[in-house]
Amino acid sequence: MFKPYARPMARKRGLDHADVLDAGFAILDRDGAERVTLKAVADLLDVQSPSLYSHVAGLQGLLDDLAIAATAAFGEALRNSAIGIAGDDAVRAFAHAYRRWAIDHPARYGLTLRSVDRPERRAAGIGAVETMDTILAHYGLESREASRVGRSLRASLHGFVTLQAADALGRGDHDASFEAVIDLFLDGLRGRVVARSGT
Amino acid sequence: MFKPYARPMARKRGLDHADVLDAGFAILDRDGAERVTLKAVADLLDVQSPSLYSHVAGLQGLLDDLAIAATAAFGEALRNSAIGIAGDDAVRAFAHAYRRWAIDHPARYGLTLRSVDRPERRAAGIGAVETMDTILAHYGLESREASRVGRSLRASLHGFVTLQAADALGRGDHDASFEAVIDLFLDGLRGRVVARSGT
DNA sequence: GTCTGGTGCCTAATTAGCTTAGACATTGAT
DNA sequence: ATCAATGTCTAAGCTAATTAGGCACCAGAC
Repeated sequence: MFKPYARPMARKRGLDHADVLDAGFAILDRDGAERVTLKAVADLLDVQSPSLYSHVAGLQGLLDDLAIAATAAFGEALRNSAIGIAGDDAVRAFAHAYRRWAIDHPARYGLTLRSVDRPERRAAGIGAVETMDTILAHYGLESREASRVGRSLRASLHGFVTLQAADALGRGDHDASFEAVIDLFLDGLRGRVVARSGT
Repeated sequence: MFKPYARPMARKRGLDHADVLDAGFAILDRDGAERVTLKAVADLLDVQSPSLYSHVAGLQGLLDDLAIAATAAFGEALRNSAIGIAGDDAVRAFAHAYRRWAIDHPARYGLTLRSVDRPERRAAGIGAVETMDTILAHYGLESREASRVGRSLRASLHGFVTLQAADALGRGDHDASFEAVIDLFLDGLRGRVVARSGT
C-alpha cells in the first residue's frame, strides 16, 4: 500500500485553546509532567502535532499555559478554603485545603512552581499569597513580621507537601505529622502575638 | 571535503565513571538540570555521546548517579554542620548549613529530590535525616513526637529553600525571613518540651 | 616478538520529539 | 460566486537518546 497523493483529509475539526489545555491536563494527570509532549497531546486529539501551533506557542508555551491555569485553580481553591472562618481555624482550614489540593493534583501542583515569564502568571499567583496574608492579618502582627511569618507558613506547607509527594518523609502517619506542622506553627505564632501585645 | 573512509581516530582516552560525573556536574551547575544531556557531557569530554554508555547507564543512569552523589555530599555537609554543638545552637547551625548548601548548589539540591530507585540512594539520604534526628534527640521528646517535629523542620527548611530558589518568596529580606522560620520553629519546639516536662 | 582477549572509543543507523514552511480544504462574509 | 481567513495537513530539518557492530590500543601469555 502506498498512496503518495490524494488524501481525503478531515480538516477543520475546530479545536481551540481550551481543548488543547484539557488534553494537556489529561496527560499531565495521567502520566506526569515529563510525559507531556506535543506528540502525546496531538495523538489524544487525533491531530498532527504541528497543528497544535495554531493554539499554543509550542511545548514551552503549552507548559506555561498549563502552569498558569493550575496556579489559578490552586489559588481559587485556597481562596474558598477559609471563607467565613478566622484565626487558628482559618489557618487550619487553609493548610488542609493546601495539602488536599496538592495531593489531589500532584502534577499540577508541581507545575505551579514553574517559573513562567508572563504577566498572567503573576496575577494567577496572587490568589494564594493574598488569602494567606488576609488570614494572618487577623493576628495583628507588625507588617514586616507578618510577611516573615507568612513566608514561614508557606515554606512549611510547600515543603511538607513536596516531601510527601517525593515520598521523602519516611514511614509514619503523615496526617498526624501534618497536624504537627500546623500545631507547631500556631504555637510559634501565638507566642509572637502574646510577646508583642505583652510588651 | 569528503572522507568516507580511513580516519586517524584518537582512541583510548581513558575516561572513567568519575570523569563523566564531573562533567555532568559541571554542566548541571552551569546550565541547570534540563541542560544535562549526554550530548553536552560528551562534547565537554571531547567524545561521542555513545561512548558514555561504557561508563553510565544512559541519561537516566547519569542523572541517577548525579542525584546520589549530590545527596551524599549534602548529607556530609549537614553532618559536619553541628559537630560539637547542641540544642538551639545546633538547630540553627544545621538550618544555616542546609540553606547555604542549597543556595550554593541549587541544581544539585534540586537533584537530591529526584526519586531514584537504587539502594545506594537510600544510604546517601540517611546522612541528612540522621543528623537532624540526633540534634533533636537532645530535646528529649517522645519518639513519635520527635519524628513529627523532625518532619516539620525538614519541611520548613526544604520549603523555604525551594521557594527561594524558585524566586517565589516575593520581595523582602530573605535572610531575616529565614531567621524567622528558625525562630518560629524553635519557639514551637520549646513550647513542646516545656509542656511535656511540666506535666 | 607475536598472539589474543578485553576495554573503550568509534561510526552508522534508528527512533522520538520539536519546530518551521508551505499547501490546501473548509467556512462564512460579501 | 468569490474570496480571505482559519485550521489542518504533509514535508522536511533539527537535536538528542539509544543500539549495534567495528576496530584500535593495551596487557599478559607464550
